[in-house]
Amino acid sequence: MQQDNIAQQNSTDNGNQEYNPQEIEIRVQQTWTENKVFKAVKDNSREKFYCLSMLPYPSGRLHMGHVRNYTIGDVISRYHRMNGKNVLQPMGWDAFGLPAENAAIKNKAQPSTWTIENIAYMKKQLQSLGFAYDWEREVTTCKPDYYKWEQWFFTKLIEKDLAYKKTSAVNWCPNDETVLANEQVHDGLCWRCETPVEKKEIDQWFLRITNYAEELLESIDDLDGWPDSVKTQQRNWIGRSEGVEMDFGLENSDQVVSIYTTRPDTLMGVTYLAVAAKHPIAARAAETNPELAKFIAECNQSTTAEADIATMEKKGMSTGVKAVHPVTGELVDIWIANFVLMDYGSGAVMAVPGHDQRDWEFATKYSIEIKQVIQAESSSEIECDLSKSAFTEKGVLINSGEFDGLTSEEALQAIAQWLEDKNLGKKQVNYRIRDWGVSRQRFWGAPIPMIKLENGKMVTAKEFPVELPTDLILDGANSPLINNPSFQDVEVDGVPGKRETDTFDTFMESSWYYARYTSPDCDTAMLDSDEANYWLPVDQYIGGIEHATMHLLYFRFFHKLMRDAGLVSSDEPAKNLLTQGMVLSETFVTKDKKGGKHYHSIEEVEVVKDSKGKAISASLKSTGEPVTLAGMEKMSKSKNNGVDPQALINEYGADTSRLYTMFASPPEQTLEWRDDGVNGAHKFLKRLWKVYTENALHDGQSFSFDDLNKEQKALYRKTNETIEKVSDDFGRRHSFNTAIAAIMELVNAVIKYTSQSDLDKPVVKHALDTTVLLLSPVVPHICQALWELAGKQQLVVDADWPTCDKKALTKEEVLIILQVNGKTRGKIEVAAELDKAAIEKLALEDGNVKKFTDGKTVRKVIVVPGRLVNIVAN
RNA sequence: GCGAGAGUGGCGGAAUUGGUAGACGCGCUGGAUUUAGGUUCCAGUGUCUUGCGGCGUGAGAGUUCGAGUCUCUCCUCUCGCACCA
Repeated sequence: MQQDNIAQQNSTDNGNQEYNPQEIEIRVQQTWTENKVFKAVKDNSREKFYCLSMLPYPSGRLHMGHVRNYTIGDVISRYHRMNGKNVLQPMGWDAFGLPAENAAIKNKAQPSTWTIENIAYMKKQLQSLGFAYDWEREVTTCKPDYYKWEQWFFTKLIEKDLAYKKTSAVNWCPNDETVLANEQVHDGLCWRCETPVEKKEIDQWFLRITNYAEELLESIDDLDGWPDSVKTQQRNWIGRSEGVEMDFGLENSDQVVSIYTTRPDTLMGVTYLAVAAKHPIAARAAETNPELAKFIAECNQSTTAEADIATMEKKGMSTGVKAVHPVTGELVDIWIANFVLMDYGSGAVMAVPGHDQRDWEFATKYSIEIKQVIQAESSSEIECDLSKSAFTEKGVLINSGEFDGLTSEEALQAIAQWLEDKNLGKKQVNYRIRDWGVSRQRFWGAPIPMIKLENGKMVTAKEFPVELPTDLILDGANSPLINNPSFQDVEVDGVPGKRETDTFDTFMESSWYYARYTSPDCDTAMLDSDEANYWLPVDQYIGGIEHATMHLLYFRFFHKLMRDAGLVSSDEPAKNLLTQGMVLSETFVTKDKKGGKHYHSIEEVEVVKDSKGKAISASLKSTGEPVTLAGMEKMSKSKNNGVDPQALINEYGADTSRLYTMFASPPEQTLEWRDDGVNGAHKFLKRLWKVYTENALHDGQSFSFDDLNKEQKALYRKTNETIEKVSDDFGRRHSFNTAIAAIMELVNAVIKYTSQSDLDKPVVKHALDTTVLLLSPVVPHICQALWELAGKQQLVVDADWPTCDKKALTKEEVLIILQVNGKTRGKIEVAAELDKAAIEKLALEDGNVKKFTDGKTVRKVIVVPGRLVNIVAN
């Protein structure tokens, strides 16, 4: 019998065209552009699908994180489009921010020029990757027609008292006399002049996100399509707690210190109070105590970053002022502690060293009394030893006077009630989340539309945009808006005033861009509500896991603000969220004489690898200086470890880049970038091209399942199993790597398929056409090109998603695994409809099973139909 | 420090509901073909014994007929911590 291996048929009549990605991709992209294939139009008769990827900061070039993020979004978009949805997939630019200022200072140019040039370059890169964006909806946040609505909205929030001004701490460089971002502080020093950074309180604008804390917390339960890890992080970030707010009086004074505690049951264990260095009591005590003043100054020499504060050495000093315990009347010392922050609550805490580990450490360090007031509920539990650590569990009260014998839970209520009755305190729900500070002492941002009049009144701007001048040069650390009369000086109803020179936090722009995409050109309102309510909420949002709390919380908050302003009708901005993992890559570091770190890109470094391909050492190509391999870190500009996707696109084309990115790891996991493997993806596309052009360019005639022989049925079944697997992986699981693996298996099955009869041709073509359709969301260019070669008029992107022929899935025989004591000892093929008893009988008769049960007593047989038999014997 | 994840061959990863650990791919080894062009194809590839079989999913314990998967303790790495975006 003549048996041809299909892959070796090498029929030159059809297969003479080579896979040429560069030529194909440009041509296919032109077809899409010319036919406006991705233009999204509202159509109430069709089900919509809004697929949104987090918009990029225009840093200059795309990085692999972008490629990964946008490929995921594109695959999901194209999948839903082929399933009949009216898909919107927009793209835009988060165009304000700090890097533009740094570049501007360095180049003595304007941030706008740098930003606009970067956008132009990166847009070309995105287009070369073939993403199905409706570019007519492009949004650029630094353009006045965008931020004017943000300014307008802010004034509405002022009117509703949802925005307000208060003082708050910033990082201050006393040498440059400028405010520093946390990123501009390195080891507590200014990154420019290495002066120790201080905290400074300045007036800033805030949004009352705390007013929405309860709703933001409660509606997390409605976010079924969000990952649990993000929801947990948001719950913890909001940090709802129930406790008691109470006052401690000062000795010989009618003044009080207010504190909040979630553990009023430990109230009798209070042996001191701790206040922030900025607390009024601290300031007053320091007036007559120079040592204390020195300590307060020292406390101010730190950054505002919580991680810094939490990890620094806990230090304190007694103020000498005493507070009166509200229950016992005993006097307790008031200490200043460097870890208590004025921005949190009242800036003072009660300390219970017996039952709080941080208080215990502080008390031990400064020899303050440690008092036990809680003990374990039953004697069987581990005894506490307060000389070793605090006892932080709940239990039963002791040494607590009238409250002795109560459990912690009972005491929480009893003591709270006692304080309320005596008017010394009240039950209070508190949140860890703080109001959102939106002021930035920066130039390259949207101006905050507020005006301070000469008469002292603060008023909102009435005309928008309050335009940011684009002809100013940054020449130093501070914003050129300051002391700039042409920007600042303004008259309101005949009263002269000065504009606010602070600009908005860039998280403001990224909190509502998704809504603006629905009506990007609307010049009469922030949003066209008809458009917004058709497209919103976002059906699938995709972005980096690093945004789990801040951006994704502001995004939800802003949606609720817009809802309450009547702009949108939904309660939440996004139904489903996919948080892609970081793209990490190797970081290369050298240190200068001062110990300063310098990061080098992989191009600058020569890496020496061992025989297994593992990097063992490295040196600078230019100087030969040894380089430290600092391990895998998030790709970032500051770490100089970004892998340039452009090189990949130039060499292999967009489809290979897309395929490799999706195949390399599951989307939610971190991706450790390695160049190995890209060629494997390319090889697969070449094989697909070859096998398709050689076997699928004919008109496939229809066939009936019942007429197929065993091999044909097997291939047809495999094709249908792949349809089912890939549909589930794309649509439900978002597991793109396994979907691609399944398609590769199908292609391998076709290549290995041995042709025997005339009926093979259509079955093989069906498998290959299906492959092209299933793969088209990932590698749309090659699939379109093959589709054209097969003579199809319709674009692949408009083709229907293949449906699974359920009839083909039924199997007559199933594989049963035979285990003895949990170890696999054999496999049998049995008829699918066989019952448990019959399977058990067959299992016990199996030769190898007999060998392992020989001389033993069968104690139990577990039969899992369709899967396995486990025989327990000893 | 606090909050959230992750850990499986030489490497990226698969195992969806507790049921054959290592799919798919990279790399490597051997062979064939072509002899230039990221060649292509075939075979092998967890590990120790190199037959039978034993051991294997960061470490240790537990639940179960059966654990990569569930529970507890610990270790390591990654992300976030409010002015990088």
